[in-house]
Amino acid sequence: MQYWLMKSEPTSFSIHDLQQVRCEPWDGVRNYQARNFMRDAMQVGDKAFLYHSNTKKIGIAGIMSIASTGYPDPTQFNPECGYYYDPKSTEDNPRWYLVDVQFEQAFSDILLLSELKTLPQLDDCLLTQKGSRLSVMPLQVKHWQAIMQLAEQKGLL
DNA sequence: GCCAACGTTGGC
DNA sequence: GCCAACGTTGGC
Repeated sequence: MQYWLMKSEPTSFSIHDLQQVRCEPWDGVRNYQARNFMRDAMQVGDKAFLYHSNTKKIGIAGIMSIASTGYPDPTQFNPECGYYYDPKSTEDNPRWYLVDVQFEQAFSDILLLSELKTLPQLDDCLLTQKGSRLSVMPLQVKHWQAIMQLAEQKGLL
């Protein structure tokens, strides 16, 4: 089992949106590194934090599980999907992949990035490294555990 | 809204 | 294959 962190801007998709729909195709990722993780590495049952970016309360909002292995993102084939449409991608040779994610738990409040940065265990985590913009990233077990421990300490679980 | 850091594109 | 220009991400 692997651990992940996946970013979303809550104005487009938040933990509360996921709580309502329960399961959601994680479409729209247009970054090769992030795609590779979803296409090649994610397994059903993996756990992932949902991270709210570009918002007032930046940080981890809750927990999801991976509900499918990677499959082609259908929005890339649909000209009506605007920015997500990729005319260079074909159904025979899709460029972009996604996974389905399943709601597990919403934290009672956001575990703030500023608090995460105080954890020495996260010094070598992609999330807290300067300039890292990856929206889908793997976490080491020690990263996951340190974050969960802090969430518990703060009574967010 | 600003801007640093990063990724992608395309001319050469 | 290099690299300048451009577009995007995302914290502040």
